[in-house]
Amino acid sequence: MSKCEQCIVRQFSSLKAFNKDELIKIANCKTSYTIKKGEPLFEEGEMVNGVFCVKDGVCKMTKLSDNGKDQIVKLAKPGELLGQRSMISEEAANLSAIALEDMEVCFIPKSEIMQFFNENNKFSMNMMKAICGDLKEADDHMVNMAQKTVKQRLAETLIYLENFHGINEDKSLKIQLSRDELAGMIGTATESCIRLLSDFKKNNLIEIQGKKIILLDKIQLKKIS
Amino acid sequence: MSKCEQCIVRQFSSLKAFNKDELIKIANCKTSYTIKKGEPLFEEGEMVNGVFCVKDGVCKMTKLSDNGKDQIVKLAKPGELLGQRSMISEEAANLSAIALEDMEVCFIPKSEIMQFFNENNKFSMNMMKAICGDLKEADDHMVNMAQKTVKQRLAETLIYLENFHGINEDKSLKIQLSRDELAGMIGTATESCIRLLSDFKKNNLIEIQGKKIILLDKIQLKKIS
DNA sequence: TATAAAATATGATATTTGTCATACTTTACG
DNA sequence: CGTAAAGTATGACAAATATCATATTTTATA
Repeated sequence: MSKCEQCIVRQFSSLKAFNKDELIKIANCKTSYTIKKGEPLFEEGEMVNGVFCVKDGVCKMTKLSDNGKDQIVKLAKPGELLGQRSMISEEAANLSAIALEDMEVCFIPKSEIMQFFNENNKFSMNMMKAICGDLKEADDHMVNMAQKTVKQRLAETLIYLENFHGINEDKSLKIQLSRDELAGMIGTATESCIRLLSDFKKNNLIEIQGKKIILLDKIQLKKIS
Repeated sequence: MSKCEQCIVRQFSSLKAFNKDELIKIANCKTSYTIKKGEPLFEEGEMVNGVFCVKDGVCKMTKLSDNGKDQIVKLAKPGELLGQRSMISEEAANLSAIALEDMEVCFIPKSEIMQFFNENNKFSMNMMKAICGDLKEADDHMVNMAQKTVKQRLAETLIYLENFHGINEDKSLKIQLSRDELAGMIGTATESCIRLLSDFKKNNLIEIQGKKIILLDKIQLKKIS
């Protein structure tokens, strides 16, 4: 069992509110998992009963829409806590969390979290702020989905992927999504997504090598979005 | 200054956690407002520094999209608290709140709320749950916007308006939105909204008399959505 | 009440997007 | 290594939606 105290990603989540003693307490009740690419941490409809702390790897948070397509609602990266909302609402998960890469995560049971809610005000405030941040993003995202064209959404998503998830040495986006997943992120048909990518490529806005995507003209992409 | 103790709508919000003494304390620091139809409680970008408690009347929470159209993100009715998110995030409001009818609201300053966060655990938990509920709704809404057609969204919205905001004696929707507002709710052009309403009317799914809308065939509408 | 302004309605048309078919390319794996 | 399966790409077409023009109705208000 590894020590939470030495875990760097804790600094990026609500858990940064904890002192040495509290961290030891958490380390003693948490369980660590390795999740292989493509596997779920949890799925829509499941009771989670705790929160997952992402230590390494990125996952997609998806929801199956009525028409049978998976919509990617959000991407979660190291440092984020998952399952907070359903834990607090005492409901089944509203979203599925599926690993996009091999992941390392820790699970902290609900009982533990709830206890800290009462004892550590900074912690509960942190978690509230995190959820409020998610809410703001969700509202903004909703407006974009409702008001922007598919082309605008694709441009915006590409910029988001570069800004929030970074690039490799060759400047390609670190996060590699299949065309299908990218389509699920912007909310369109896979073919439309592919067509628009080809379009962007033709106009020298991006470069494509298989799954690798390099943004060549962020200014123009920004303008489109 | 009216007593919060005697205010019925408090039962429907996080404020239900308060006892007599706490309610008196709030009553002493709150300010009451009357907001005329069409006027804002607050607008996107403003610092709110407290929460509004809706005592009477309904308002729309909107966000101006990049293309210049107002998207209605949510409707708020009596019993709801507004401005919680920006207060907790310590940010400017992300949405505007505009009265759809004459409203009565009370404003409780941030300092007061924050104090209760520390003192009354049930209250802070209630507020957390409320925000979590908003987050779930926002995620679901987002998926609908991304995946459903305008027709599906209109059908769904009409049913939502009947189920969550009720009908008059003549069975018409209590909430009367202009075509423009309805379009802003489902995320489409006003003309498209009008056309689809005419369509629904032709197929005897709804009846229209000016701004009044009566749902005639909820089963079919549900099927469409 | 008269008049202008705003809201609603509808047609014509252009644009966007989805669907289906099909071909090509990459990947997984026996 | 070869083969099937999955993923990517593109054309052809249909459907959905936006836009622009214009007419009609309702509302506000002088």
